[in-house]
Amino acid sequence: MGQASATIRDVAREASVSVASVSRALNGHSSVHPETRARVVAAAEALGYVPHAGARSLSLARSHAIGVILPDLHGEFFSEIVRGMDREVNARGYHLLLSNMHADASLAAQAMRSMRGRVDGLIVMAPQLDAAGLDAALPKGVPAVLVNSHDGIGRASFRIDNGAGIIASVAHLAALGRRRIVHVAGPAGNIDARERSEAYHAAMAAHAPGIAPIVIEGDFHEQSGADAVAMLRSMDATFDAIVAANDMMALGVLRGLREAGMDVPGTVAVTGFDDIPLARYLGLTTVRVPLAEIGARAVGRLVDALEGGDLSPDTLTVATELVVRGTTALSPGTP
Amino acid sequence: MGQASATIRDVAREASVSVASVSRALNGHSSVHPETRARVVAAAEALGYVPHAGARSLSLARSHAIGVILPDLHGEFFSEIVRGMDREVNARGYHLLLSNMHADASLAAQAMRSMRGRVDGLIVMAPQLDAAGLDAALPKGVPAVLVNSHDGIGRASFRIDNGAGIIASVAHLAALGRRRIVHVAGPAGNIDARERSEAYHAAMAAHAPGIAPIVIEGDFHEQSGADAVAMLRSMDATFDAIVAANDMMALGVLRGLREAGMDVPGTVAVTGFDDIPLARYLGLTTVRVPLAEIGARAVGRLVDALEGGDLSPDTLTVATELVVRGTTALSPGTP
DNA sequence: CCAGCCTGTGTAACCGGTTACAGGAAAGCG
DNA sequence: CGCTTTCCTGTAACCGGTTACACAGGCTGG
Repeated sequence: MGQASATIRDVAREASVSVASVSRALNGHSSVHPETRARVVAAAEALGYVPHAGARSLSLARSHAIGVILPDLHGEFFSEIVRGMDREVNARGYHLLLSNMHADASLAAQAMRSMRGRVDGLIVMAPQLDAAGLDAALPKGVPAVLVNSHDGIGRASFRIDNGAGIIASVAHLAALGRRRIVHVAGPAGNIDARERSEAYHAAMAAHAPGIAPIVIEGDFHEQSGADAVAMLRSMDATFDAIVAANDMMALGVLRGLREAGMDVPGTVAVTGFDDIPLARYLGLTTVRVPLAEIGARAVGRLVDALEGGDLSPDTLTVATELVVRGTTALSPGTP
Repeated sequence: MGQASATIRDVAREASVSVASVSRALNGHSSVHPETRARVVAAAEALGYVPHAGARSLSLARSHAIGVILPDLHGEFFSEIVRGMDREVNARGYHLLLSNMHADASLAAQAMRSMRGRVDGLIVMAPQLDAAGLDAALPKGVPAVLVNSHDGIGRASFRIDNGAGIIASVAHLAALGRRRIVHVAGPAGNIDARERSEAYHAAMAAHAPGIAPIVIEGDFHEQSGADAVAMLRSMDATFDAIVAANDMMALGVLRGLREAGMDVPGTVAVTGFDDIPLARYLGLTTVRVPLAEIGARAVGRLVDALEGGDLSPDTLTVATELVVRGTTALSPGTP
């Protein structure tokens, strides 16, 4: 029925004790007479009493919830990270409050503010915000762990080793004899995109000296990968490899190449970044990022800080690993 | 620094008014003198005041959060549903509190109880719980919408039209001339799995009379699809089509067939269920379920109930659609 | 026999908001 | 000018828990 749930006072009345005793009994305090505890437990059981988490957290100043701010739930990149968080949060007895924040910086600030008093800490993924915007948006009192965001603002954070991943990709392609390597970059302003792009230039200088780097800007979504191929063809560019800044765009690139009748990896080799689950199925050579693990570690670090120690403002860099699959196979046609 | 956030009383002091006026001014009540409102807003701004959502929801008895209970965040099935929810929840000004509940029924009840006082309503996906277990686990006072769960316990719910989907798949295969159709089922106890399995039997009776149906039980994960193929081979079964109860298992089936050197769709045609994003990339014929839309509609219905009307205990059935792709192509080799 | 301690319990303040109700000041009206 | 009405504001109770502090009663020890 629509009857209101029992409160602690109802239980107290039913058990003929004070609310203090009910609270102590149910929270396992030691200074409660066994007989009293039994009466309280029986009364709570009889009334189907469940403590009101909101009231509890107001009084304790702990909600046992952590907020997750992320730009997009689309695609496997963030899903995987959230999955890792969920796993860890479950193990630690916390809850996850999701909030996805669309690109705009003031909306981002808005999203974070709306979490005050709802969560004990924040995990923020905001690759599209610059350092100043991020700093302004973060509420002052709340512990936060940044993931994939501009750091250097004195906050705990995790960063992917973007440079090493791209450099490994380019080196791998160079080892296969490819030199005319194109980069399909992520959106300007995105920190990961920028680092990957810079690494591409550095790697080209090292492995393909004398060859002009070509960068086409995409937006991390699949379609922009296909668009990039179309653009390359309309430019009459010659290329024998494409390094995409993430897997989704690499998939678009593959589609674009297939539609253009260009053989992969025979004519053009392709690499991605992230190693989302899809990549394995499609045989895409890519840079593995332990996404779920990053999520779990971010939660772990935050919860540790909430429970005991303090949050050191270090940036932890997460190693990546090149995973070679069919799209850069040595002999063409080997999928 | 670590200084505590400003409370409404701090703002009141700063603006030299009472807390009541601060509350009224900030919440857009009309009966506040413009001059007072300005002073309050200025003070709030100066102190960086952000209302404490927990306190607010305690007093209003509304948290503007809705809890989502789901069995697993792994795979694209639930990710897609959550994505749809997130979209809708954002539009409606609510938050999403995730909680994934592992198979056990008492843990499920535990998970739901822990949400009392934290959320205004619940969306529950519990295909593995039977009606009694579900009814016992659901807290009494909280409005809830069931998705993909046993219904018939007088709760608002959404169900996928499993029967129609499987029947369409079998009919499609029969139209291609396949008769020896095997079903790789989901885990026993799962309501979707059972309905799909029953529909398979009915469809076989209709489209392949005289042919003994073969069912291999899987667990909805990829590996069990591959295992099913191995089992079929060890049984020396003859078959020319496999209807998997979901896409992940269909992917496993494809892998198993490839490893066994059996041509798809030449020798064996394969269908899945759900149309997760992966299916499109791999050319898997499958039954499309509008996952994101289901999530969004579940949220919509719940929020409508929370804000105004009541929650009618109807079960809404969501239509599916057969999507034909390469794994059941007419001529073999056409991917 | 009484001071002092220990155990178990109750009273009431508090967490940070919202809001019913009361009341003061200014304005309208006869 | 006195009275009602209107507008604005403040006081305090409340949401449902937790817990500092007070205290009653039974023991122990001198």
